[in-house]
Amino acid sequence: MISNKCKYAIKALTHIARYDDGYKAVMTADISREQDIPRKFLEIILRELRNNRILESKRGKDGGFRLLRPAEDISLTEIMRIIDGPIAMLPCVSLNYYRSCDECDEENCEIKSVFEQVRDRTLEVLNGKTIKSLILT
Amino acid sequence: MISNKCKYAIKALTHIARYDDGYKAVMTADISREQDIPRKFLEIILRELRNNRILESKRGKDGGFRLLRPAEDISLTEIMRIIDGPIAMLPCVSLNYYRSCDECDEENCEIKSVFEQVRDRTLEVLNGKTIKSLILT
DNA sequence: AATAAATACTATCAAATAGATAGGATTAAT
DNA sequence: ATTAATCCTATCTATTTGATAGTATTTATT
Repeated sequence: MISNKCKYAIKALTHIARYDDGYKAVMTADISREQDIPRKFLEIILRELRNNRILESKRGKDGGFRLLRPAEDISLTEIMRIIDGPIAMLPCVSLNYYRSCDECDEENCEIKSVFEQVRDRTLEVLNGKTIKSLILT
Repeated sequence: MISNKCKYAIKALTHIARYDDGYKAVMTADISREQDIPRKFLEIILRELRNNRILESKRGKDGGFRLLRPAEDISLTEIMRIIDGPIAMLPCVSLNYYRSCDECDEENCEIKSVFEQVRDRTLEVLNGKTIKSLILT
């Protein structure tokens, strides 16, 4: 399962991508109201996306958030990794968050290859999806 | 990510499948030692698998656990659902643990179809895997 | 009948994570 | 100055994860 936080992040980004006219920034309060996401929680999420160079923010009156890159250059996997961490089902098959398993001999692990296959099939779907492709659906 | 508990469950089952000679039951202590799984935690897992009709147990001296069905009839998805619950990444696309999302209009959800695809690709891999197929790898 | 050795059961616990909320500091447009 | 936005720090509660302890019960063997 992805976390609520991650789902909120994706929905916030699609909202921003849709409403960003290249001029006015999109405000937290608007996203919160229209996507039904708790406001203070959303603030944290948007700041985290800004810290990871997905968004840029403008403070003060008429402030808000804008995509730092075109929506077609922001992949779902990137967002999911920022918010939730690894996508793989086992730490030892994660491409971006690899950790070895304490108790198993990785060379002879029986379950590793299964979860490598799951990872590859999952990424085949997710790698192709961007914020842009989501809002066209 | 699957939980450690689930990884332990799968490893315990492959261990039992390999050592079960149809006569003597396999003891918790042996599995614990050879698979390096904390013993008391393993007890809980094995009991849970027994309660879900994956294993049968024998108490007392010379007791232990045996597969209740042939290893080729126990799928990975069944074990994962028993121990960790849903396999899908969103509650609203789960086949066995469906729950609607509070905050979204499911008809018009932008992200649902992506995670349906992920679910389908994942199940394509996992549905084919059984305890039997794991120990032959 | 006693003993040894196994699972069954109940209770508990510590750490991490999820999912937020509160309140004030800072910034910027008017 | 005022208003309205993000930024930041701290805090909180509930749940889940990953276990451990101790006792009860069952069964094979002697």
